[in-house]
Amino acid sequence: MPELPEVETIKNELSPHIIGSQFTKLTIYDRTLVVKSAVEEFCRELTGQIVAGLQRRGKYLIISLANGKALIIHLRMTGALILNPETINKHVRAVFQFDNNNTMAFIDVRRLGVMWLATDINNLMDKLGPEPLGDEFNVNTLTRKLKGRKAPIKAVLLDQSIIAGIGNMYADEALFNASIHPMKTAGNLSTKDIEKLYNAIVEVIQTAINNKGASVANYKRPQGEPGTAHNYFKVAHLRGQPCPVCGEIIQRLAVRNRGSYYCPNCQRE
DNA sequence: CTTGGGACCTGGCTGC
DNA sequence: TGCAGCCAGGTCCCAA
Repeated sequence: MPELPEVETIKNELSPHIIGSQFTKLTIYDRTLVVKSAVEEFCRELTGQIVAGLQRRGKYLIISLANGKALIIHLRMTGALILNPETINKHVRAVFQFDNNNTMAFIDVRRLGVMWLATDINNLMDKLGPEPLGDEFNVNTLTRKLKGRKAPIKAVLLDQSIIAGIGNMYADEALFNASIHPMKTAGNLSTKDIEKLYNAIVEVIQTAINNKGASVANYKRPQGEPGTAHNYFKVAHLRGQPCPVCGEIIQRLAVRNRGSYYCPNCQRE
């Protein structure tokens, strides 16, 4: 599932193949993929535009165009951007063709991903919290964001307006590394807890980027390879396995209808 | 404003 | 073999 490290990897690996290229043709197989404008208008506006650069903000991929507009892509659960796919199967929702003979397919089994053309990306960016690896995110900002919150810390970590880019897998990993129970009330975390959580978030996200993302479910990099970050997971999706620290059996708990994996011994409520 | 529940979407897996 | 039901989870929408 593309969270921050996966989208960052996709951005990095897509960039050399499409920056400076012109969109020559768009084929939309699934019209619900395009939001905020009609498909025809979207295609008309994007065709002929040149890719100026790629950025990532939270889990959004931003393909900025030479005319100042931007193609915003969110891959949600199962979306992937694959360069020069061998076949066009039923899960391909759109194909972009470039003037350098590259094609890029938007493949998405569960069809939850979206994309749109934005004139002004500031509206979107302002809704998102700080980047976990950015200068604005530190122990003080995290402390301020958690203060007074009555929701479980797991739910708060998934709120993109608190911190941008953390999803279910990395929230579980960060809470495990910080020895914090997912149901613990966010506003009740001690100063020490918040310090541990801050360090855990930064470490978990950076490690996952270094490993090119985690290939659970459908995540693939643009050239089709998997990432390796899941090989280093300690609790995420590991129900029934022994905790790597204490050997206790890892359990699953639903927090806001999201599977939360944790060690009942290392992460006391 | 915060919180929490449901909806959306499809396919893999489990159990009867 | 069929089939019901759970599980995967990012975001939006709505109600309290």
